[in-house]
Amino acid sequence: MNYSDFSKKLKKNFYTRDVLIVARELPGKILVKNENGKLYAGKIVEVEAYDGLNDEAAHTFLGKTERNKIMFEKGGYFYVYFTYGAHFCCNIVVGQKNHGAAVLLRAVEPLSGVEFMEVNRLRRNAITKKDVLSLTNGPGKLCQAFEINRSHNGEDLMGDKIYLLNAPKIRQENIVQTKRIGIKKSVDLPWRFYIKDNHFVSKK
DNA sequence: TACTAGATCGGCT
DNA sequence: GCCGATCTAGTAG
Repeated sequence: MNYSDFSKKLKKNFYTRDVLIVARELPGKILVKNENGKLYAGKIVEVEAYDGLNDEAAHTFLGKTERNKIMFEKGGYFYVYFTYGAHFCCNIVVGQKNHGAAVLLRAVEPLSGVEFMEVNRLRRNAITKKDVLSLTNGPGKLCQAFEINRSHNGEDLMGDKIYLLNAPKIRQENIVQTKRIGIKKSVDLPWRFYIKDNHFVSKK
């Protein structure tokens, strides 16, 4: 697969739809980052939807701030934030302008640039099967593996540094929908989606 | 395998 | 001043 084939890049109209529609379709798509001569690619296997309108857990629930302002743009941007004094998490901004919604990328399956991911995550080569599985199976982990940090906040996914490639749609019966992980507000919303039986999903 | 606590700092009240 | 869309190491079983 050619991860620089821009003809397969997801277009603006993929991102500007309702957050739950986009979140359900994101698993299976390919996340690509190409910067400083390093190409990273991974299949998205787990995501969570955050919608500022009715979702207390969303960063945009209380309105626009310096940190979350990119989430109020029209869909198709990258939103990266820093949390717990240690980790970055990355999101795909979706929906219409001023809505304030995004989809958190929680896990990917490594496809290209694995040798860089091993160094970024483990400071050495992956030895065991468990080493490989722990490279990108969590939101903080995948950002560390892909070298994603605050400098990538606001990146335009229509550009050539960070973008998503289309891939065959996952059959609906192979998408699992559950409650979200690691939050204390709006805990009952079933807005987490992952690929059934994929080994790189963060939990269950 | 399962649970717990500590790290660590920026965003927001 | 509080706390988080997390991760890891440690302990107990």
